[in-house]
Amino acid sequence: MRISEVAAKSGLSIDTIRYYEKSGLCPPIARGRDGTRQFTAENAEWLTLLSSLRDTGMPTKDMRHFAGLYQTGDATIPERKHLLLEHSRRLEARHETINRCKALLAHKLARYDRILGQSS
Amino acid sequence: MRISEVAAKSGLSIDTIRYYEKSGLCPPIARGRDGTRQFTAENAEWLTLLSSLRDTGMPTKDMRHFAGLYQTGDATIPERKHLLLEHSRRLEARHETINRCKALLAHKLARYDRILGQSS
DNA sequence: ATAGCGGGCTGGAGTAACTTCAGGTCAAGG
DNA sequence: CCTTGACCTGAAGTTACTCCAGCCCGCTAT
Repeated sequence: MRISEVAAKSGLSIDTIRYYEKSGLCPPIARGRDGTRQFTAENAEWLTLLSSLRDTGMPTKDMRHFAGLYQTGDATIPERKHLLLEHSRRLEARHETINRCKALLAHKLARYDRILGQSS
Repeated sequence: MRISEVAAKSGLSIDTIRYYEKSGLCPPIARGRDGTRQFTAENAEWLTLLSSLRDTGMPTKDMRHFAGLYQTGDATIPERKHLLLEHSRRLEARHETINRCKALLAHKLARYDRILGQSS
């Protein structure tokens, strides 16, 4: 698969994918004889997961750690599982944060409406 | 109110508060004769709102714009209302992103469990 | 066959939003 | 009087990208 296809699939930008490879967040990608990256389906799936983790706020050092475990092999699955469970908990926290913000916005918007109502 | 109190209240770090003042994200804070910042209750409330908006992913240029409107006065309330409504929609999108990620994590975790179950 | 595309490559500079640091002021306590 | 703690400033450092200049390669229209 070409880099542009993986970008479309994963939601990461082409530059970000190259950056991720350079900084060890994904395994080194095989190259064609012209130097272009040839992504396997597994590569693409991995980057899609990273994209999702990033978008939901996983710190990159965790991502880096996770990537290291992934490249080490199946023996690290218990630890990877632990990391993903931890992230699930972070998702709950984010969910809470969003709800609190929603409530705050509702409060502010109500106040704005009161002010606008008064002046008209 | 002292900066440390506002930091505790708002959830922003002391450094971030100073940075926000310097870059115009909050109105200039009054100073005591020793040069320390003396926050009003309104200042503190504003920073708390900014903290919440930041934590839920409002781009800082929007925050800057919003801050400009705030400092201009009540005439800008309709536009501020519009910005907050827009942010509400972004919150929904984030909510979706989190849910998609949850589903993905559940999928990965199930796969890990299958692998671990097999090998035991 | 050659000129112009489109897509990919690299190394390096630029950016956003903080964060950390060095060095200094001031008020209060022992 | 000296230290401690909270605060100040300007500047440098960090993270995670993002953009850019300059180059290669294969394709296709002339």
